[in-house]
Amino acid sequence: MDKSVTSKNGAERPRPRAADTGLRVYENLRQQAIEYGFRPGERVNEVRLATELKVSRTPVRAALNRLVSEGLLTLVPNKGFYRQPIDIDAIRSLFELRSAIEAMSVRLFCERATEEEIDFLESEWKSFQENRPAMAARQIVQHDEKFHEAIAEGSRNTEALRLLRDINSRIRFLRVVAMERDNCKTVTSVEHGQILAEIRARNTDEAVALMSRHINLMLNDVTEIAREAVVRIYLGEEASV
Amino acid sequence: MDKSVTSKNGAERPRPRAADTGLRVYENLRQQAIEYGFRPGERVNEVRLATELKVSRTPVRAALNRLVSEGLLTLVPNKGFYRQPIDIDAIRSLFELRSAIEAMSVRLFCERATEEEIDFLESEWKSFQENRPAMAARQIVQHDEKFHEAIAEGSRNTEALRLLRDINSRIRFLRVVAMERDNCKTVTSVEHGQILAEIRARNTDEAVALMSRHINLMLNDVTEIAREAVVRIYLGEEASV
DNA sequence: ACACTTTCAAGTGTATACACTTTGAGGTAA
DNA sequence: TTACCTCAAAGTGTATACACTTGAAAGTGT
Repeated sequence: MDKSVTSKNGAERPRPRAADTGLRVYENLRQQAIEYGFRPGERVNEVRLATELKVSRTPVRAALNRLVSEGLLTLVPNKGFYRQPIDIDAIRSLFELRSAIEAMSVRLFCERATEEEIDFLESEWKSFQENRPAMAARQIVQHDEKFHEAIAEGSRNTEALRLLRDINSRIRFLRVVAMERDNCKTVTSVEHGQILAEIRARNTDEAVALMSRHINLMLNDVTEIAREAVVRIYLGEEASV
Repeated sequence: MDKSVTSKNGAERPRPRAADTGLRVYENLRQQAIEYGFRPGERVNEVRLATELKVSRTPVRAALNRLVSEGLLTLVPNKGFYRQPIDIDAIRSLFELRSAIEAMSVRLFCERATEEEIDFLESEWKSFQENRPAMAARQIVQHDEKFHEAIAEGSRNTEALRLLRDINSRIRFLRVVAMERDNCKTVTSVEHGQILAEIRARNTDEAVALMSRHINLMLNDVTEIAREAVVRIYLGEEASV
């Protein structure tokens, strides 16, 4: 049975046998990529990551390969994996895309959602509304994403939900920065309330219009936000060193 | 099984050499996945693929990992990679999603495209129009995708283009089946012509409306098409054996 | 016949070995 | 100096070794 202890000289320790290594590594690296633990344009060092996570390069490379197809990294042959740089054009594209998807989602939500789902959305919004003053930008964004994802879920379009989550993780950092800048903190939940009211009344067109405007607001100063995000990324690194 | 190579002087060298195997394997497997070389729900056998492609399991697994994040495969721990089954709900979702994205694309195209890009679109359409009678369903779909991707490209939204390509590869098989069914062959290019006319006149709203209708047409009988696709997949396998 | 082990081949998941590529430092010559 | 060469360290890409898991067939007892 126990054939692992075939040490010839001295007591050799049997392997720890991690069970869910792959998933753990993937989620860890994904989080690091999203939060710009890898700086934009930077090459990610496989061996360093492997030693940090106490695994071999194999599961690390598996995760990195998946992150390539998720748009977070790129792979340059014989050079390695690179964190996707902050590209204003790509960011603008993502916001436009999100606008189109969420417009569709809220339209389908109006058509397909049950009253219970609307009730749930409203209760979530109320608790958001109450706790908002005490929340950090990071948490507000998190709640904001929840709200929008709940709509996507109620739209009965699984692919839209999947895509929305992917997009959100790619622009999350920027949105936190934007949220910290100015009065977005109050605006967000107010607008959610307005959208909710239109949904409640099943006024599809009005809900769609509000949603589009809600998202397009940020499109205007994407450039400035991106610039501030870059500062934040490198400043954060400086500060922690 | 050739793990060594005889050099000029007759001595055996341990390794042949490295090439661009990674990309080759990835594209090969991606194509197989798209065309249902792996049958829906089937587990893909890594060792079989590796021997077929005359490589080790390493680049095979790298490619399969990427295909997971592209939505073509799923990974079940300790079991392996499985081709995503044909799920009516997912397919309907993809068509809805495509409708939303392309509506956005054509709107932005109307606003942003140069006259030259419209000229190009028109010339492409004309050649499509002329050759259509002699074309197989497969080729028609290919041209159809080109037309839509050209619009996405002219919309200056790189992420929409990327996403559209991903979606297209996931529903291509179904669209070929649908194209073979009935008179879609003529309808497609006619509708493209109408859309083109509105684009030429920069009638944004009309172009968007036509595009939405153009895509939503197929939503009606997705279920029937999917059923026929399944038959085709398994019949094709029988025939080739 | 049936339920329950045992066994083992097939296959996945991770670690490791090793060749190839890139890169940068140091040395040499014009 | 500057351009060029050399070479060694660092790091990627692939192959392979091997432990673990799964699944199913063969065996065992009732």
